Amino acid sequence: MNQTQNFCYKYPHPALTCDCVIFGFDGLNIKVLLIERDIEPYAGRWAFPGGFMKIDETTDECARRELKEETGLDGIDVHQFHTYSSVDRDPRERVVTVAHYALVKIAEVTGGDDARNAEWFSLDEIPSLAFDHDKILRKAFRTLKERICFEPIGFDLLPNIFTMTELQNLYEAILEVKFDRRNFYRKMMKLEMLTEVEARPANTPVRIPVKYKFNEQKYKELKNKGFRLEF
Amino acid sequence: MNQTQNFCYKYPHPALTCDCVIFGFDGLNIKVLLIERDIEPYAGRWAFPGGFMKIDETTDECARRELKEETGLDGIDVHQFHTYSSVDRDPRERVVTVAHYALVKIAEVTGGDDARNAEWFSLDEIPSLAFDHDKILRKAFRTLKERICFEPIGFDLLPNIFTMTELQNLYEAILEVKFDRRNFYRKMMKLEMLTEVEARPANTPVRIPVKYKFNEQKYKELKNKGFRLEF
DNA sequence: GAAATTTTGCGTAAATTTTACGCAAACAAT
DNA sequence: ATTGTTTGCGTAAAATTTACGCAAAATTTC
Repeated sequence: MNQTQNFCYKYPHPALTCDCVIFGFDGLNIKVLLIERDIEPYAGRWAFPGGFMKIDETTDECARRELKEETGLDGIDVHQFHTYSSVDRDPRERVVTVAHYALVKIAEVTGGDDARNAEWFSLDEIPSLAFDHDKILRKAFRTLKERICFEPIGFDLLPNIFTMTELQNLYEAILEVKFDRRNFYRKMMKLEMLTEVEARPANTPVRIPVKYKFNEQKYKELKNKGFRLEF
Repeated sequence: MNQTQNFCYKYPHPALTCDCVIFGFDGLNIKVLLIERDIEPYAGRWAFPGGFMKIDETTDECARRELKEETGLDGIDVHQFHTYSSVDRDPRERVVTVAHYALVKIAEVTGGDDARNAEWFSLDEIPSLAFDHDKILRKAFRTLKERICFEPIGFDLLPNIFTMTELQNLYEAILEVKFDRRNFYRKMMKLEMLTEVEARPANTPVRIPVKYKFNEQKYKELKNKGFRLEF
């Protein structure tokens, strides 16, 4: 059973892994991308994409590599949010994991390219997860909630072009509250981070909503003076 | 040179360390507790207390243990804020470090109990630090800034009993802004997290300020409905 | 020791922001 | 045709924030 173990140290070292909590938005609910494990431990259980860090890569690089290998998602920005180190969190050996979250435009994900069985789950229908991934998911979502008022991260979850109602649905899904439509509109526009696209001709029907896109240029200006969204 | 290396793995494992950014407050400025390294690498340079994680402890436990061993500070709450994993951040071997911050009442610290040379530095007179500790310090302070509006962490930096002016000085030091004294007072009192102590007799001189203490009971009630300090 | 300065507590008017709605146009469903 | 829904525009009232004034009394300065 003991195969070649060529990497030796004077003191014991833990193994280091990275995990990715991938959030998406289907227009109404926040979704999480999970992978069905095909090997022990926890074979058959759902878990986050992730895996062991190579010795010549950073944790961010590891997270992105594993994400690509296991889901096909390439070039995704990952955001580290917590490191988990309970001594018994992995039955095989001592494993410390650096947890990341990332936001993807769900429509652009070509569902489960790879061999692996990947699936989107709504937050209220998450199955029992492998390892301590339930705990990790709760903190990931809490982090998302906290950050959305300081960073316009929501735009990574929406299509490039969206309506105000879609944006509001997203904020309501993340913050788990309801807003007044008219007040939400005003609050968003005041930030000056949105640009109207294809400005509709003067007398377009009212029912066809104005479409917006995220104005990255303006956002960069705002970031310097520290923007903050109040709800 | 190659001593007994009894801990062998099939794949290379990084070493894992914990570091502690210890903040204090001297009534006017935020201070950081540093330790002068006496061994290579970076012998003679200042660094955070910290060290290698044992295989049967969590990162939090490691941080607290190292803090006690190197500074004598015992039973301090540490808060993990980021994990650093650049491949060349330690010249000896691949070392990943989990960085923590902690807040202490500076007056209660019996300066440098141990053999180690420990010293408090103001943020604007920090020497060049070992490893990537400059970068770690910047993020630690940024984290402190962000969290002080959501958690009453400031009280861990003050004596148990303090005046409103002392509290204001602390917030101004952390947030790097100035507040109007009267508005700050109102804002703080509205939170109902402060209790007047030794309520002064009716006609006490005006110049002897009212003393307050942090009301932990009230805070716990507030925390549930999600308190937030606006500045 | 007298005068000037600083610190604290209390108060308030004006400006700003938030909240909670109303209304009409136009499209969809029945 | 009628009913209900969605969107855009608007506004009055309530709440909050901001920017100060003032007096008492302790400390500092001369």
